[in-house]
Amino acid sequence: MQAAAGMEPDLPARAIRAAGLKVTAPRLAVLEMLRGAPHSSAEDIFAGIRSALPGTSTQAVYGILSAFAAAGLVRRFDPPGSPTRFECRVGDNHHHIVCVRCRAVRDVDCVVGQAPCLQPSDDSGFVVFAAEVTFNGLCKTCQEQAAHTEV
Amino acid sequence: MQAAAGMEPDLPARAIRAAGLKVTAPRLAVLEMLRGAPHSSAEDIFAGIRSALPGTSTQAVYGILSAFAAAGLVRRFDPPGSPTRFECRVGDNHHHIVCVRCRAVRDVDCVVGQAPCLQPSDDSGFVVFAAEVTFNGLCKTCQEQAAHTEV
DNA sequence: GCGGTTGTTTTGACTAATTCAAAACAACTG
DNA sequence: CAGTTGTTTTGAATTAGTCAAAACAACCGC
Repeated sequence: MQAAAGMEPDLPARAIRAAGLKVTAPRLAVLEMLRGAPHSSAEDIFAGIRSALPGTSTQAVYGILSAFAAAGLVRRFDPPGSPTRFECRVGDNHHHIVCVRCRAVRDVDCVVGQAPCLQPSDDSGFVVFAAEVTFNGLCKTCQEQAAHTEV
Repeated sequence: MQAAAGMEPDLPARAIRAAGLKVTAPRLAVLEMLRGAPHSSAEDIFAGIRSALPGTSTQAVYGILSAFAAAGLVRRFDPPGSPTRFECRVGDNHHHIVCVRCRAVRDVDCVVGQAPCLQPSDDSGFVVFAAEVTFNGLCKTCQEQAAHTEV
């Protein structure tokens, strides 16, 4: 499993190894899939890789995603009302817009600078690591469909 | 079911009726419980009221909470990794700190003003209704316990 | 106050999402 | 190339929440 040319540093494999994890076919498939389809759920990913890797199970996917998340390779995101999603955009403090109708997710760069997102006014003794900002809204498609439905 | 004195306007019952819902014993119990114990899960609430109202079921609680949420009487909140919580503080745009260790939840008033919380820089066609800000951190108790555990 | 209508709750079953555990297996080290 | 250790498979179980139909009770109008 070498890169085809010297120009291809085989990023995914390197990233996995750099995280202290062993490089395996299912792990590569999951990471590859996630690069092409961010905000996928475990089930989505399983569906996406099962044709290339028959014999893979959802449990394997869950295990891989847990390992990736623990290693900081992927970020989890729990939209209200739908299963946990995963994405490889990590390290930047970006946020999400969720369509309340079709559950589509879109990335949003940090609202204003980053300070206000990370500094609660009264932390009541808590040590704060990170802030998750989730915007609830309606995507373009659902706006149109909703307009047709109700007046 | 009248208020004992003129001084007691029986707030919970009024709130429920004002929302266009019928006033029932389980609904009063749920609202009462939620006033005393915000950020309770459906299961928590069921456990809290079952002694006073034997014969109540989790399904009843789920139904009541859905009705309340739809009517704007309560607000839902989905902390990552734990079941949906409910609270009666509605209308004010407040946020939450979640302890990643024990899942405790604390209210936080809106970070700075409210404008930055509601205005994504690029909405890519989305209409945004609201922003949920969730701070992840460690509560005081868990900070101490974590300190004992790992140096 | 009483009865009917309509909304609520109960009862019971069911699904989706995720986790746990043990055995089979494969990647990396030396 | 063999051993060690981490990974994946297999299979089952659990948690959180939903759906539907029947029993029931609050509220409106008389």
